[in-house]
Amino acid sequence: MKIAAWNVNSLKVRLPHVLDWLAAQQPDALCLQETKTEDKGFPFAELEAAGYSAIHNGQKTYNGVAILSRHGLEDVQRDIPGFADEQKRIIAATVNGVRLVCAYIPNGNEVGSEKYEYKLRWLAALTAWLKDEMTRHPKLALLGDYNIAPDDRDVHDPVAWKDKILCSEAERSAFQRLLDLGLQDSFRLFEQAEQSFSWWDYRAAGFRRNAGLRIDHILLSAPLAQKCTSSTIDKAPRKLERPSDHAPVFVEIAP
DNA sequence: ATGGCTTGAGTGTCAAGA
Repeated sequence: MKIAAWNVNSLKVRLPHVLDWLAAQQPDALCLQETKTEDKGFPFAELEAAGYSAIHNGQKTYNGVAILSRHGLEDVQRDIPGFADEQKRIIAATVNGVRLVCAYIPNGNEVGSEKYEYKLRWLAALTAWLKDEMTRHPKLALLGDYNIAPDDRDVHDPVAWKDKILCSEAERSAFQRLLDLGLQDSFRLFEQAEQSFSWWDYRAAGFRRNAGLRIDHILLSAPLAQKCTSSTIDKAPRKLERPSDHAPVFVEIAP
């Protein structure tokens, strides 16, 4: 089973890239973040024609998450239960017996800001919910844009980014608390090239200079991690005209 | 120190991203 996550930074703009990537990579499921549209603007028909059913938790202009699947989607859940939130950042469903939780974790803007406090509250609510969710679904994957670089290895310039947003101690501790639930960072199950990143700033030629961060992750519960055979960041779509600033990431899980 | 670029909204220019 091949499962993937991609922050597309507007699905309307990026639909051609998504369709090309689905055709090339043939994932069983793809989790999208930042669709930036309401359901009425979501390209259900085009995805269906490509062989994918889809569920969406959308909103106008900002955020918006979706899961695409070639094998149907069961037990659909939108948002974090019991956490009051206007922003559409979570959608979950079961595909082939695997619970997929698609997350667009808040950016946080600046350490100490109101948005930063929201990010930390949001992460605490996510963690509490997942603890419960994992008892119901032992085979669980948390995929998406975490807006956290877990380690200095995941940062092109750790000195410049020290204690900055995406790299602060509190954010990294929140990431660790997700791992403490029994989730594993699939990317670090395997030997990886140094300076591997999943996001590069549009500005100042970030991609050309590989001035990036690894902030898009696929965390796997133990039964999935044991069967995981690869975890990959696909930089190819970042090289296209009008790319998303994020690359898709994917894992392969043996039967 | 700041902005660099992209998107959506909406038609002038700003918020938000990371």
